[in-house]
Amino acid sequence: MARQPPSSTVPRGRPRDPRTRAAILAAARALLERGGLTAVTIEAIAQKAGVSRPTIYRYWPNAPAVAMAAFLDVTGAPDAARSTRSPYAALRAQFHAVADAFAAPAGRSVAAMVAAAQSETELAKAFRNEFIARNRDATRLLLERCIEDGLIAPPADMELVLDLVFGPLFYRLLMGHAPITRGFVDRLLDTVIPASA
Amino acid sequence: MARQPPSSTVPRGRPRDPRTRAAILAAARALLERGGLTAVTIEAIAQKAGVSRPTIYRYWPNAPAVAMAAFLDVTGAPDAARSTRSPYAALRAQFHAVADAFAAPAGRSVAAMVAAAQSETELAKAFRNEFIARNRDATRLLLERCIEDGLIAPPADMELVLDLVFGPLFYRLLMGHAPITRGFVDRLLDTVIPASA
Amino acid sequence: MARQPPSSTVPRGRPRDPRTRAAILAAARALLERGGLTAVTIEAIAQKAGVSRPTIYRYWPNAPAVAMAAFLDVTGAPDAARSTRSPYAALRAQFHAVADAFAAPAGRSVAAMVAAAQSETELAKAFRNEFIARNRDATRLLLERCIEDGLIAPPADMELVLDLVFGPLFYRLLMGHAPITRGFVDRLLDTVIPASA
Amino acid sequence: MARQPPSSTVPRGRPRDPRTRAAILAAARALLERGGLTAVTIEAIAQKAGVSRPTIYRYWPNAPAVAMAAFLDVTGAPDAARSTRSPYAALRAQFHAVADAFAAPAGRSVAAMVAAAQSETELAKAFRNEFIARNRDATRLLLERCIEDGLIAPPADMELVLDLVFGPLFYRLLMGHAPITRGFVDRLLDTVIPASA
DNA sequence: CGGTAAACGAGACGGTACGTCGTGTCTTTGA
DNA sequence: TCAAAGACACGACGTACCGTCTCGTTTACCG
Repeated sequence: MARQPPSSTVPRGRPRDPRTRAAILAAARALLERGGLTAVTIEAIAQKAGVSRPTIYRYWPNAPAVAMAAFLDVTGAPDAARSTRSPYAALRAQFHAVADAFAAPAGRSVAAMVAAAQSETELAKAFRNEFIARNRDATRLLLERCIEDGLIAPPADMELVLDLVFGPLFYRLLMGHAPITRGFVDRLLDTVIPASA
Repeated sequence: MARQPPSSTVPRGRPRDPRTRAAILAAARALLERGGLTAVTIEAIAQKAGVSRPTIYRYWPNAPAVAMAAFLDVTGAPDAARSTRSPYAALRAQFHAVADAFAAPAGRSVAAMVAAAQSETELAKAFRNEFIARNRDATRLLLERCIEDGLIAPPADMELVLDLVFGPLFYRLLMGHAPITRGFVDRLLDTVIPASA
Repeated sequence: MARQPPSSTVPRGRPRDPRTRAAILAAARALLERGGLTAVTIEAIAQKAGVSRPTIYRYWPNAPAVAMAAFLDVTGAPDAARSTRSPYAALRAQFHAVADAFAAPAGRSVAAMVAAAQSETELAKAFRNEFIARNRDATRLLLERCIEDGLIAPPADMELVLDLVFGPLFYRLLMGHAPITRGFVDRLLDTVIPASA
Repeated sequence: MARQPPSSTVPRGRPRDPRTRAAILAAARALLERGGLTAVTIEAIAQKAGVSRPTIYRYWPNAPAVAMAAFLDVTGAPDAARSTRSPYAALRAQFHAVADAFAAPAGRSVAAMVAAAQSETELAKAFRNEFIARNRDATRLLLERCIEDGLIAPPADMELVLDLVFGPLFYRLLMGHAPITRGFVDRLLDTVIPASA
């Protein structure tokens, strides 16, 4: 089991400056937020971060990949367990937070990353695993606690429930046919996950 | 002697050759289906359609706009009223068709257009009005007939119901975390719009 | 002597509006003076003259041709015979006029036409016959009168003399290494065509 | 710690491949000789030189500038001092060479550059300093030697003499109203700079 | 006086070239 | 070995004119 570090683990030559990576991500994030995906060009990132283009390529293969990294860097998973509250209240709070984020200019970035994930499989996988899966996991956890506590009736198909609560949110975010308000989230949850009794 | 300022309805100059427009859209559609949005370049369209680049710009302002036009050109609204069936059966049939379309390579185009609609307001509006709205309208119509016939219980919020059935479909299409099968559509409809009694 | 007009000489159809030709030439001339030869585009002429592009092509084959026509339209031959003066004084006056013209912004047009005449034989011929030849003819005439009156010694090679007076003028106009002043003209004439006795 | 602002003499980054520049100039020269100025397009140069268009723009701002550079690259100044001969013979030889050059297809290029120099000040300056001035300088030098050796009478205005010998040459080159032969050059020199005694 | 023919404006269309931007790779020097 | 700077080929961009064409409309003449 002892992993044999042949020679590759031994850092040779000039070590990478951690500030370089951070500067690139910060620049990419800024460009992503105003300007959307098309504004995230290697050129612009290099300029803004004070870094040469080849350096960026040493870290990521192309511009969307940097954008995705920048996006995932900030967007942490929701911290599911705010212990004091009831799981049902925590669930509501979590979705209120999502609604707020989607309504804010940051929601623009989410949409951009959805778009980016269409073209390249690698990005799609990253987005799915790092962003989508995390959100679903956090919600699934809370739902299971609700069920344990008898706050909601156990659903026939848990994954379908997750699709039913997240689907409409992304649908509105991406189509923009209607706003994403807390009221909307409330009606959505009341319909899909009604409190039992 | 009074020169009549031509009231804009009078076509002046050489009329446009309808084949030109058709050729451009056909080329764009083909490129969109394999290759996705990034493959739809003015250059490639011009080549494929046997048309000069400036001609394309005479019709549309940029590549995504052509792609959107090509997409909307084929994608007609679902023909809601297959008279013989019950509205509820028609509803199911309609969503089965959507599921089939989304699962087919054409679904790729839908995702691409969602992505395209993120960057430009004009495209977003077109996509919303021509594609999203049409689909919702068709479904809304069928739902109202079902209610009239007492096949389903009248929902508190019709728009929310529409979000609940379309949202998960687009969610799966865009995230790709799970396939869009007829079985999925059935479970979805059974949950959101259960047949009354 | 009675020319038989078969049918081609008889003007059929709507006669050309003389204002059209004039408007085109005026526009071309204006564009030529500021902006030089590159500014004389069919597009710009059409715009400025309020005329359609095909109309211009009905009169001339291409833009430089219009420019040349516009140039030659204004630039009449010098009126050699100002009867009252002595031929020698007339000669001087004529070259002073040329110097003035070359020094003025109109000189810019002359240079432009020299440039234009390089590319196309047709233009070169027109320029040579309409502009160069006329100027040489007028000067040759005056020189011959001077010789008749015994004001100057008869030169061995008249054409060389013409090259010697016109050459340096065009040389300075085109190279711009020195200004074209009346003083320069005077020194030039004094050297090449000194008054006899 | 004080970052030294690189004093421009230190070459940073990848150095330019000298073959690139050479290839561009060679291509431009070839295009210039047959086809004239209008044939010297960036597109054509890139094609012929096996170089990308942006690369050309990295060296020169536009097509005429490349043409001028190509022209000046070959056209070295005449080597005035062929020591063995008398300065007067050298003078004659020099102008015979010019006549030959002007009469050859290369003369076409000279005319083209005169034309090109009309539109842009930068080009005019380059042409004047690199080509016109060099030729005048070489001739002026020989003339001064002739005067020193008492071969010709000292002229009142040296610059005028230079205009008188070069002017007619360019005049004939550009107007094409008469050929540029050695005989013409001889008559020209005999008239303007007669051997004294 | 009505038909015919050309003039003319407007604009479509295939081209060619423009000058620019971004990409991804490579080659230097310097840390 | 990393990092910077910049060279370079490539591909696409959106624009400007070109020269030709197809229309509809207008204006003369001629039978």
